[in-house]
Amino acid sequence: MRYTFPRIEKLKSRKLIASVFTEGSSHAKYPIRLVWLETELPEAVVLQAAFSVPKRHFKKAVDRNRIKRLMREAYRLQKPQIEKDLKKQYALVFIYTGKGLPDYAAVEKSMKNLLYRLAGENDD
RNA sequence: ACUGCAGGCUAUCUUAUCGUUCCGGUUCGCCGGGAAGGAAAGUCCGGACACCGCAGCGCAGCGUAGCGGCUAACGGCCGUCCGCCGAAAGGCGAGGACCAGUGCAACAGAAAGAAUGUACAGGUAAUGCUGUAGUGAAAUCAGGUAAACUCUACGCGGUGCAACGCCAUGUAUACCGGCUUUUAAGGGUUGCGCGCCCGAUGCCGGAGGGUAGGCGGAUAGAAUCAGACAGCAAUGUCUGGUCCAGAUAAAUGAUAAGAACCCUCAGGGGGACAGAAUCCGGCUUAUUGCCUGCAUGUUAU
Repeated sequence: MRYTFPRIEKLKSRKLIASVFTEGSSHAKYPIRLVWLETELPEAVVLQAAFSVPKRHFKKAVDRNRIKRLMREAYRLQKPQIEKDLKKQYALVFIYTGKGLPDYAAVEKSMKNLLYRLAGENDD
């Protein structure tokens, strides 16, 4: 099993991100909130994901980068576990809602929870 | 050694596993190589580059300010004079002009240039008319003040890479170009004036706005390292070497182990400030560890 996260699996379309927020469903597992939408993606992949850290809570770009990288890493390692069970295409947006800098273990735990809940709801 | 002053360097390293992005190769399995900073920050100055109704003239406005130099340019840097602060090393300075005009001036003083006058002496037809004293930094041919107006010299068009060019999709006439017609209300421009430009309708041609979709711009340069020469220096010239991020919602990472360093209550703990966004030159602010030189006093020898 390959643990990759190439460019085509990144959610980049502004239109899609906007529609995920307006039409999507959401799950929260502190300190991360997942907003997702079943939709058509511009690439032939199962999932496209984006990661966001609000500027309001983290003024320094270094901190925002760090949190995004942790979330991306956790997503990369967990994603193959659920990808094979999904038949349709989904757009995901992960938002960090915590106030302080997390460690990797906390992010991984939260990510795992969110991904399995997503898979459970969409298991055909 | 302590204290102070000035300048400079530095910003942990290695390995393993799993990843991201760019370049080159490829038997399309992969392989090799590059990948944040000294401030990438604040966006405070100065350029390069790009476009805009050529941006022209006058007034106004803004910026700079000893003198000389460096530079693509600067409000930066170097040298130097003067003033102030400091015991010194050294630091700081909106340091051009009040023999152009206008204004302002605490206390003292009759009076600080349009308003008058004390004492003594001299003088006159008469009068502060004259001298001295007195106040003050300055008192009737005055002087001070320009982080007061002002004057002088020099500089300044605007907007910023979400600039700008190309391609795709696609809705509909609000856009552009040319010609025609009318010379005209109105509009545009750097605040104002001049000037300049746009400006009815119809026809022809192109496509405009929006979707921040894709590609270019976009990373080899006022680059960097070494040496020589010129110069007190900033800096410049020449020769040789090097190639050193180019992402686009945004890569440069995650985890683990070890080494060195610092602190230690001997269990262990710690690693600052901070993340490229068109690119350069500065300034300012944040911050780790260290080195060198200098100054004066104290202590030790």
